[in-house]
Amino acid sequence: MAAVLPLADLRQQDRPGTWLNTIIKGDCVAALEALPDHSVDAIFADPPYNLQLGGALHRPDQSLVDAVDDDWDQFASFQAYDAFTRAWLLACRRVLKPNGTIWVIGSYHNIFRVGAILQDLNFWLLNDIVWRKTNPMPNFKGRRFQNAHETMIWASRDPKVKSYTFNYDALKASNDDVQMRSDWLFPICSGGERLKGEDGKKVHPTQKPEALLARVIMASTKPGDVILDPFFGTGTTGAVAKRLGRNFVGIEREQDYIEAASARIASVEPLGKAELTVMTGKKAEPRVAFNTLLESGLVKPGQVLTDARRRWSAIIRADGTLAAGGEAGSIHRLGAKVQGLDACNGWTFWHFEEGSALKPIDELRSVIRSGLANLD
Amino acid sequence: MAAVLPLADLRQQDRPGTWLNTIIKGDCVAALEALPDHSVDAIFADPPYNLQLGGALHRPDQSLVDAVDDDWDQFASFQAYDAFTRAWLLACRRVLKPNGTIWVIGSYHNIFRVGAILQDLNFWLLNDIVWRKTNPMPNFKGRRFQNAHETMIWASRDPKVKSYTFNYDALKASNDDVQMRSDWLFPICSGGERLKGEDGKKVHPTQKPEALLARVIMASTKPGDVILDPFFGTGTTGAVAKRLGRNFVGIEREQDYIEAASARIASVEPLGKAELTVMTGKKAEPRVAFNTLLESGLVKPGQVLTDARRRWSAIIRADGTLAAGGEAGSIHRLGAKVQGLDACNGWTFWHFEEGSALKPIDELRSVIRSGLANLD
DNA sequence: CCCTGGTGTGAATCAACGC
DNA sequence: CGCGTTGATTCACACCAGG
Repeated sequence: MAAVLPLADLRQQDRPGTWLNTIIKGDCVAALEALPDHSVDAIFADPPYNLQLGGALHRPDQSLVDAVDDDWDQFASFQAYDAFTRAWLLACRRVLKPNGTIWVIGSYHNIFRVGAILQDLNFWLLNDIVWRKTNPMPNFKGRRFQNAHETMIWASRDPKVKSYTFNYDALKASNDDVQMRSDWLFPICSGGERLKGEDGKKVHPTQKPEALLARVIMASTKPGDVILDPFFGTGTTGAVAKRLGRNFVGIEREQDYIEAASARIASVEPLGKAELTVMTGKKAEPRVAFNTLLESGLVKPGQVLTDARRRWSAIIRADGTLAAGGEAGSIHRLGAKVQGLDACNGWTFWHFEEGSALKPIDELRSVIRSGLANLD
Repeated sequence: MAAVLPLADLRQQDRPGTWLNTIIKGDCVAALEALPDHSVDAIFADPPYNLQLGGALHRPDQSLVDAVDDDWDQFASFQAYDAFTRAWLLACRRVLKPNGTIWVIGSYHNIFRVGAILQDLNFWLLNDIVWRKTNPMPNFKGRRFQNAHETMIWASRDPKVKSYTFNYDALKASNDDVQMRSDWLFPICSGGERLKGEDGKKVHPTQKPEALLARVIMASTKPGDVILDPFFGTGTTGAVAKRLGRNFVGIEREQDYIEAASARIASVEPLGKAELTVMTGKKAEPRVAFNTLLESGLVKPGQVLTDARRRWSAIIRADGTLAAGGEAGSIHRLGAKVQGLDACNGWTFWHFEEGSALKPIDELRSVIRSGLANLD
């Protein structure tokens, strides 16, 4: 069984870190407030959706909001939902690392309020993602379109911090080499994946499919990261996180859900390290300066470089710059200058001659990176 | 030319009804306030999105992206945008008939604020509709998911009034006899439909496709109804309304847009009564990417794939890439790499073991497709 | 006539590092 | 923190020129 941590125990901070891979039992906001600053890499939140059914709704002070149905109270209930949303999002913000991101899923009943509040709290929206359901519930009365999707918002904690995790190259490679779009297609959670009680009834009304969580986690976290789910339910986030070699923290109030989640996560077998390696692109590779090519003898002062069609040529100088037609500069600056552009990637623009073929000097960098060149 | 009605003329209410099928020139809220109570059946609104763009964006080939940086899309703050949104929505509310509905289209930049304000003003959300673009602009820097959709909210004026128009049966009949879903697939507006000036440049930066408006209008209005568009632009709403035998009212401030819209609408030929029964859209075979197999459990991380003769093998990783001999990549890239080729169709090259037989992974795609046959 | 290859472009909140 | 430098990065169509 995955460990369950009563909130009272968490508050005794004599054993920091013991909350990793546990389910904290208690109120969402109170539990969040007991966690340290900047302690999680990502958050996935599946907050309560439905205002009309008068499900238990708590104010930030944890008092219960009365269920209501007349006009005035309808307004009041939006207000209450907003206050509740602001409270848990604010608490999430503190717990999130500066370069962390948050996912929130919802339907048209609540997602617009969530999105606006995220913006108000200075989260920076990165995408809205549409989960298209292959098998949504039909609209029985024929008075609306079939509600066939839910919406997720992906946001970074801080507009200025650009270093959030996004495994772009892996997503693209897994998607037939085209970049991943904002509309995703998955079946709803059913069949063997759907947790059922002894009575055969579903344990949780809105259990999310593991495939959805898998894509979320693979896209926006790295192995070893910590993922927090403040509305843990039956622990889909925890189960997928464990399987994918991530750490989780869950917060949940209901004992039934905690027990189901705990048993479920315990039975998950994590994947091995090799299977979990995330594919990265050029950006992740160590930088190799043009000077290094020169110093290792892969190119030589006086050597001539050209573009792929031999329209322009330039000579390599001993200081690691290029010169052409009275102009000089870095491989990038000179490449831009000869073409009359603002910018240019000199590594792919400039070519050297090998036999009768022209090859981009970028290929010489891989020689350096592979360690075959003679460097001190 | 469709008639243009200066706002000052509209205010002289000696000739009621003369605003039907005209473009009112003037400020959106002021013009709305000059229209009578309960005078339109439906509203389609494409308000400014408040994009908040940073600096210039270049494509990988260094060409500049023609961004939406028009004055009308600039707002000082979320607060200013909210005030603007509240003002025009409130004005719309008065003009709408009690059983009327409103459509608002937007992106993640603004749609959450619009949705929350609609709820605050006591509109009743009926659906959120996702317009999936077949040909969206890519994400050039690889820092987010490709933003491949926009969102429309469909709401009724009054929660208690259930008699709004929804042509459920016509939609279903036009959709291969299954009910219309909340996710719609259309190309962006381009080619001959896109209005161009004498300079060959697009007249309006955000012209919407007629197919989108056609489905909106066919779904939620009846022939002879009045449809208002408070941000008329180049008049897509008016053109489609006229073609479909509905009346329109447009509100627009910019003279250039008014002139283009006016000429455009004048050239529209209304359909006869018989043709006003709905048109059907095409269904494409869904593309199934490798990660779909993984996410659906048809293949698993750690599983080994080989070519048909077992000369090469590779291991499936959790991120949807293959790895072999220190190399990794998509099924296509790695297939090419192990064979020393430039390209390879990974779907037919890589095989999995079933019993003692090897089968191409392409066969697994048909399993997926058979469950998705009714999808766009 | 068709086919191919090159070019242009669309509501975009689109980088990271070192000094 | 600001600023300059390095150098990574795109998908589906429409249209046109040329064979």
